[in-house]
Formats: sequence, C-alpha cells, structure tokens
Amino acid sequence: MSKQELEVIGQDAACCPGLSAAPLDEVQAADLAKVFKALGDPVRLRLMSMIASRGEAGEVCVCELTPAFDLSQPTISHHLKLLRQAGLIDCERRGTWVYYWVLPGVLERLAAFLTTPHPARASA
Amino acid sequence: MSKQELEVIGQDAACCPGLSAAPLDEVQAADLAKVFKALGDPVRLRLMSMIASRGEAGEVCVCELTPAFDLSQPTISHHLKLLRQAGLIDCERRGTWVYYWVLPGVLERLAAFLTTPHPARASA
DNA sequence: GGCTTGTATTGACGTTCGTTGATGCAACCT
DNA sequence: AGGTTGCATCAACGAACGTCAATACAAGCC
Repeated sequence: MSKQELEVIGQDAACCPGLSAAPLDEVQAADLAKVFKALGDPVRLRLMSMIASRGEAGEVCVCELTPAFDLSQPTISHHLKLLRQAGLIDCERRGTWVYYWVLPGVLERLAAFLTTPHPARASA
Repeated sequence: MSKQELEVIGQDAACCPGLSAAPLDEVQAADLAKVFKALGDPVRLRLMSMIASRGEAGEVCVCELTPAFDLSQPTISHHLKLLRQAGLIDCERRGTWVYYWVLPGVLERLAAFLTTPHPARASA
C-alpha cells in the first residue's frame, strides 16, 4: 500500500535548482509537472487540504473524505491514488478503514522550489 | 495585451487560508486549482522557469523561448497564454517583439499558501 | 461458512487538453 | 505600396482526464 510514489520533491536533497534558479531541463520539468498536475484539480486540492489541515502526523479516514463531495466513491478513490502517485500523500489500512496523511516535508519542499531565488549573478 | 488573468493569488491579501489552515471550500479550490494546473505541464513549467530565472523585473522575448523547444510556435504561444490566464505572467509588445515576465509576488504567495501551517488548535 | 461494510479496481463514456498547419494581425523595412 | 518577420488565433485531430456503474477485494461480524 506504499511505494509507488514519485521521488521528485527530493526527500533528502533540494530536489532541483528551484524554479527561478535556472531554466529547468526536460527531465526535471516533467517530474515536477506531475506534482503540480496532481494539485491542479479542485477535488484533489480539497482532498489535500482536508488531509493537510490535520496538521503534522495527522491522518484522515477515507470514510470522512468521501461524503464531503458530491462524487461517487470510486472517483474519490481515484483522486487519492493520483495524489499518492505524485508523492504527496501516503496511506495505511487499519482494519476496515484506510487512513491518509501528507508525506512530511513535501509541501515545504514544493514551496522552497517556487521561491528559491535565482543566483543574483554577481556580474550584473 | 493585459487584464485577462485570474486574481487568485491575491495580490493584496493572503489569497486564502492556506492549504493546511482549513479545508478549502469549492470556490477557493477551483480558483487555486487553475494556477496549479497551469504549472502542471512540462512545457509550461520550463517556460515559467526560463522567464523566472531572469529574476525580479526580468523579461524574456518570445523569440528566445520558442527555439528552446521541439514544438511549433503556435504551441508555445498557446502555453504562454495559459500561464497568463492563470495570473502567473504578463506580457507587453515592444516593436516587433513580445516580452514576458513573472508577475511580482505570485510565486511567493503560492509558496506561502502551501506552507501556511494550520492554526495549531489550542485545545489539542 | 455467509453477510455486511469500507475501499480499490475495471471498463466505458463524454469532455478537456496538447499539438499542428493554415491563417491573421502588427510592426518594421525598403 | 509591397514584402518580410514575429507572434497570436483558428480549426481540427488524437491523447489524456474526470466521472460513473459494476465489480472485486479486505476485514469485521453473525
């Protein structure tokens, strides 16, 4: 039920130069785009928000997520899968229920990627 | 050649509670999702990166962007339009050429949205 | 065992997206 | 004026996406 995510937002190192640091090469862009694409849907953004608002080490049961939407249960399950494949969340089954949480540090690394300034070239 | 963008990432106020602050409502999620969706394509991410790496108040001529890709000129033009409609960049025509730049503060606000912590409820 | 509940997967459908060639428009240059 | 260059728009196509009903799987309970 784990290990299927991307390793894009680096976990260890600073994933990549930063958006403004230098032009991204095709590989970096393709990997990062998957993460942003995962966030680029209203349902998935709300799911992320509902999970993330539980705070550090917080969890949410799927049974709390599904009824918050006007969508079928398979659809919610599908969106959760995409968020997981993007490396944003993970889940664990406990008894009958499945709990989701935000992978620690992912949001911080994404934010850092967006704001890392370019290396204000000394020559200019 | 301007005024067609979203006003999602707030310009003035802090746009919205923050992803982890509280569950997003449908309207906030729909608006924010458009921004992330705009970044959710490898070509657009590279375009953003190429423009952003010019730094504050930096500009890039389209004539520099197009040849960096293995895509037709209309395709690049289309992606630039989407980034502009998402409120991430703007452009101006000067003579024969068109120059693009990143709207100031947008990336910072997006990053803040991702990392704003939830209001560590005092009761817990 | 069989029944029930919670979640994931499958297969299909309509819609949106990324791409292109053709065309249009704006500005420069003789 | 006519020709050329840079960029945007249009119309069309295939691919990817979001959604659902049906089904399968997992775990608890009788």
